[in-house]
Amino acid sequence: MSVSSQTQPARRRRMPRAERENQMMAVAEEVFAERGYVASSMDEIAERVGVSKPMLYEYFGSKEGLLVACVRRARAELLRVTTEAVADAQGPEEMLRRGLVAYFQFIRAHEQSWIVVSGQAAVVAPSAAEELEAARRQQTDLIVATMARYVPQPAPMDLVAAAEVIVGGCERLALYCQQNPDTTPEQAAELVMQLTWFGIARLLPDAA
Amino acid sequence: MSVSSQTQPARRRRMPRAERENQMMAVAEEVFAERGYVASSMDEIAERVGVSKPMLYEYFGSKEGLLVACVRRARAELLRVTTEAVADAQGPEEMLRRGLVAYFQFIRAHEQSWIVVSGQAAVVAPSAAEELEAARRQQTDLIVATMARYVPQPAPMDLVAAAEVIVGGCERLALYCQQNPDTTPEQAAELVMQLTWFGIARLLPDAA
DNA sequence: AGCGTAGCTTACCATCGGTAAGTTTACTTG
DNA sequence: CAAGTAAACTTACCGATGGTAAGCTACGCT
Repeated sequence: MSVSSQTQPARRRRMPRAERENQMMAVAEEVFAERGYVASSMDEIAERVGVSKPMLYEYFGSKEGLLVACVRRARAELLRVTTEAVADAQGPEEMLRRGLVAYFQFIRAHEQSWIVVSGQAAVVAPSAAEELEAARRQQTDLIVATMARYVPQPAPMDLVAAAEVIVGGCERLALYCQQNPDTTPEQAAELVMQLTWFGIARLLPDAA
Repeated sequence: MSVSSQTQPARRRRMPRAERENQMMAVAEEVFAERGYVASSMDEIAERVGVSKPMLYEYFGSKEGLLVACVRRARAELLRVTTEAVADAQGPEEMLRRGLVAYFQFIRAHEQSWIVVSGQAAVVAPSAAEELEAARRQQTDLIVATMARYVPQPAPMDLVAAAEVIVGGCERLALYCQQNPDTTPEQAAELVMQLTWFGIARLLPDAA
């Protein structure tokens, strides 16, 4: 339980920094998800990693820094999968739908870590909350940028606001779906489409 | 700076419990909003209230308990204003619109406390997060209950999910509006209506 | 007047975030 | 293959903070 991902056959202590950092983030996500950010202690995380506390501080600077690193890593991954999803689709409707599916799939795949960690992140005053904010902004930006091709420049303010609503709505819906685990990412995406697509389409000169 | 709201003319020390509790919650909201939950110390809150720390523990049990109490109080108020708003309106469309306006007005009126406190609340493991969850559920329930009058019983699952999306979307949009403070609650509500009303109307047999 | 209890305080503990200073292991390089 | 060196790692500690035990004090009541 404590020694999680040993890359080498026998017990190997020393690890290169990058590898150790990844292991630390994995363990941290686990502990944060279990206990919540406040109740998690750096001592416990260190112990589970199988290393002493100052190593965590060497690599992440602070407890908050560790949380921020976790969120940032997940955020990069989220941006990657959603961007890829909208890339190979033609027409705004299909783009939005695919992006939504990718989003809900991502959440589903990381639910033990992402939702909890992201929820927790709202706590720590500046940096972690900022990081989460950045995650949401990156999603709204993606939506706006995607739609921008089909909309008169500059994008109307309403489109930006609509993107905000969609991102927030998805975040909430994902949480809801967690309690009804038999709903598929496709169903969730379809539901958001049914609810909002007409409202969005009226912002575009003509839908494809 | 330390002695904030003295209810009686001269310096009065002793206060009845209910009054003291309210004062404590007010101060706590202030401090949480300023420093963030983690960085706020019970010592500082106690000092600002002008009372000693064990009083806080006497009345709220723990730091988390204090936060929960703050959220719960705001939550009750939010339920009150939104319920009242939808009460005197006829037809589902007007109900939803009025409810939305009331919501955005509430957020606007409490932005220094509610958004911050609610954001912070996600941190503490069980109870505070639960409380926030309850706040959202109470809003979705209100929407569903309001719409239920116009919809075949039992309310379709889609309606519940749609309510989730709306609540989440509003939460996010409120945050966005905070950065563009010239947007009115009415505008925000209208935007949500424009985006989602058509999608909702199709769930109702026929709109009024 | 006096007495019970709600309101309140002082003084303390344990835990946890964070750090200084030193030790060990692995990799390079002559 | 020694030997140097830098990165990986540890022990031992500090101060602040959440939380508590035990006792004091003023208000209301008979």
